Amino acid sequence: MDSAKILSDHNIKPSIIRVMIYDFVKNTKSHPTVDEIYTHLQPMAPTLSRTTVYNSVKLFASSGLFKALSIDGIQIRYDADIGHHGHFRCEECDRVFDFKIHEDAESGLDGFDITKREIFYSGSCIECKSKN
Amino acid sequence: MDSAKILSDHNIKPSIIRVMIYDFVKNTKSHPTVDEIYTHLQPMAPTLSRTTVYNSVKLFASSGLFKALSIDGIQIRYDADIGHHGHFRCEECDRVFDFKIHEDAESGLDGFDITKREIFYSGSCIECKSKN
DNA sequence: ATTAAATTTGTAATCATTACAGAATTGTAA
DNA sequence: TTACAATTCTGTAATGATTACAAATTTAAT
Repeated sequence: MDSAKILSDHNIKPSIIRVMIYDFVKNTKSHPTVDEIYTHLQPMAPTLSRTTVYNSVKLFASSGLFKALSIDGIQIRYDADIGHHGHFRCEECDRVFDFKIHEDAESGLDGFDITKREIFYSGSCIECKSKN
Repeated sequence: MDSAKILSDHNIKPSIIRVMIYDFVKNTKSHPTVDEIYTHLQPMAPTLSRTTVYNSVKLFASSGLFKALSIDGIQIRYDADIGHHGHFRCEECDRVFDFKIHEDAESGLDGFDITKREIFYSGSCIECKSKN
């Protein structure tokens, strides 16, 4: 669907920069950080401010368009895939992989209202593991 | 088991302060932050430095005695329970609850070497939910 | 007791993120 | 078009957790 329309549907005015930020995160599988978003878009939008990127991703996250991930515990990453899934970070090649979480994966939260789920594993991916 | 012996068994010299830090985290269910550890121990050890707390918890984590948790994305919390389990943070009362993760909860990581797992949910706990 | 090694401490630096206020842009009505 | 208000964008300064580092202290062994 048209990104501008998606933003509008969430009561966010689809300014050019907002659409650029939304599109980049949506089309980037690595779940970019604010810095990566800024570095990628800055050549196309020379006056872009880091603060604008921070503001936009926060706005998208609070509207449910993005999920905020603290995958490495250093910088927050943003994911336009809202569905329930896990993230695996390879500590050798630094890539991030998505993986599936089964239904009823947990117990002990009966009666709790779960609004946010974050699942983060790390180690060595299959490629890096076979190199060693 | 004796905390000093546990540290020794992991090739960590059991200094008084290290044992105090280890004991406090082990006996505190809330998975304290460095600041909470420091604030709690400082009256008993007036010369304690925050840096020492940082050094010690990092040492314990790298030795496999603690797990580092980025539950709220702001401060790192430390957990002396090494077993695989999840953490739920209630956004109303700010408490952290442990919960069980089933075996084979995920798929898509065949052949990967998983060395660290972090599972973090948030929302409203059963008590806060019933208050509303 | 002396000396070397390890630990502890305190200050200064780092770095991601946020606060904030002014500048620029957009939308609307005459 | 012009004027005006509302929103968005920008840049600098502040915040706050964590780390770097070197000096001070403690520990261990001879």
